Amino acid sequence: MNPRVRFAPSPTGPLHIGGVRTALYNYLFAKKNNGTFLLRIEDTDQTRFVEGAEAYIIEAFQWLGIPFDEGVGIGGEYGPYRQSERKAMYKPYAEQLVRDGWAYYAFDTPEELDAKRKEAESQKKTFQYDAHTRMGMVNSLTLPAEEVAARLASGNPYVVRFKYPADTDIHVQDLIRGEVVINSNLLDDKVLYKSDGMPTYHLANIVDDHTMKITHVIRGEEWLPSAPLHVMLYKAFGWEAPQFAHLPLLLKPDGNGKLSKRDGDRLGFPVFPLQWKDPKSGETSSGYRESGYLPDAVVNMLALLGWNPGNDQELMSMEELVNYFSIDKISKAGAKFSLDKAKWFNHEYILQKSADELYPYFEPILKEKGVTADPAYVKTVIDLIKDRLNFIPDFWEQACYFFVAPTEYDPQAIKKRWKENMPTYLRAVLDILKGIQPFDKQQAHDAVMAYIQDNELNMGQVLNSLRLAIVGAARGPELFTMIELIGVDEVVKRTERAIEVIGDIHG
RNA sequence: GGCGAGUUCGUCUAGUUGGCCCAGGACGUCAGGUUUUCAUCCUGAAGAUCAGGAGUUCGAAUCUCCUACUCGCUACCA
Repeated sequence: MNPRVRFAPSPTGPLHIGGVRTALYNYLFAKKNNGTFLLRIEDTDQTRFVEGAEAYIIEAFQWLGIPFDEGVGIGGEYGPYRQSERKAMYKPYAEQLVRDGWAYYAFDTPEELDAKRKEAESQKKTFQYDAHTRMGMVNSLTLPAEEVAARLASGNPYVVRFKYPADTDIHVQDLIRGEVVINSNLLDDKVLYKSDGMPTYHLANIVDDHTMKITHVIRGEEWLPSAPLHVMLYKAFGWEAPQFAHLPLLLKPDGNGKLSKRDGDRLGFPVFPLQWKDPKSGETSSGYRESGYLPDAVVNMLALLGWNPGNDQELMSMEELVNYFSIDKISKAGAKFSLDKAKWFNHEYILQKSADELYPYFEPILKEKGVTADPAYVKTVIDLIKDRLNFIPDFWEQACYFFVAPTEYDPQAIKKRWKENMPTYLRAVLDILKGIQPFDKQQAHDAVMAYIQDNELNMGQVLNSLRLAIVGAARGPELFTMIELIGVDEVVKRTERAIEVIGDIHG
């Protein structure tokens, strides 16, 4: 049977990068095994719903190039894929569990439970709604049947809680961690069905995974503690459980905690794929896309945070990732996000791309700077400077002088290169350049070198001063290639201006 | 507090059936080289007594036990 996997986020805000990795692993697993990858939106908590979050999630995966086969926004034969739209189907399942003795109605109010917890806390104990305490609570186990029926009929708010069998070892088989065993006595009777008529994650998750024929549940490690509940639920329903794989967490670069939104802001890298503006607070969080990361670089980097292909290869296309992917190469320990490594990945991907592929990324930058330039010219520039870019926005800093004349000159470079009589020498060089009609790079190079040699000048100083005049700093590609691209007329203008600004230095 | 999971260079990791590992690769760092400059690129170096301890064994990063630390969960949130 071909596997069916899902990514099931809650639309409570922007998609965290850890969630992106979870989705990616699901996707890779599905593609590798000719399976199906679907998107389910788990919006059972109405109080945490955030406007725009679902659209954000879909857009993020579009940008990343991780397509779903089924689900919200696509459709499919197991829909609807939004839990809020499946609301009606959960209640019968909850009632079935009650009928079968796997669950019970509980009428305790949140306030009462809160009081219990506080009371226990004051005695340095913890209150848990479980096999030891449930007979002392207000529920269908302790109330007479008629009263339960009456309460239900009168609309008395209730929840449905799972009733763990006493003292039973529950075995969870995990594809990454092996067998995890826990005794039911330690577990609390989780709420499956809330008083607002919505299922909790646990119920909805199991019902949906089953009805959507999910074969493998690949999710974050934070779900491991509730996995025993889930296997018990499958057992209670008499359903075959899917295979579980609990992924290691993505950690913050410093310290050990889970990577959070604040860490990104604090350490200067995005935690979200796309920029996100919180509709309530108006607060904006940066995204990989807006920070100038390439989507395939992000995917590649994320894939390697907690998994490896079993060889030394690190740069992999999506196709290669799919090809190499295997759950048993996923590591157990959490991985710290590294900005340096992310930077390197992005750099490598920029290098890999052709000027044609890169052009659409840079075109908006030029537009923003008010530059109009021939695309062919821009692409030539891209080829010339792309090996010095880490992120898309670096483009302007590294290539601006191909489009606009410098207005300032790096003082350090002036000090080092711009020596006595430089205006005279530069004007002589300009004359040589002007004399070559039509301009020829090699010819210009040879002629200028000859001039320098004949007059016993310092090559580094003359050439770098010319570079300084053209670029405004001591950097950039090969000098004569730049002159050819920018044009002799412009070079003359820039050099005259540099001479005017910097002047002659004596002594 | 309870329960669970994890622990190899600063970071990501290789190491899955104990010997070829006094632990390999990558990022980062440092030093050279290439370059008229910067970047790229190339070469090299430093960097983990495999969390600690005890045991099993001729032999352990790899098996067992104990300890420590870190993280996760402990809601009518997912």
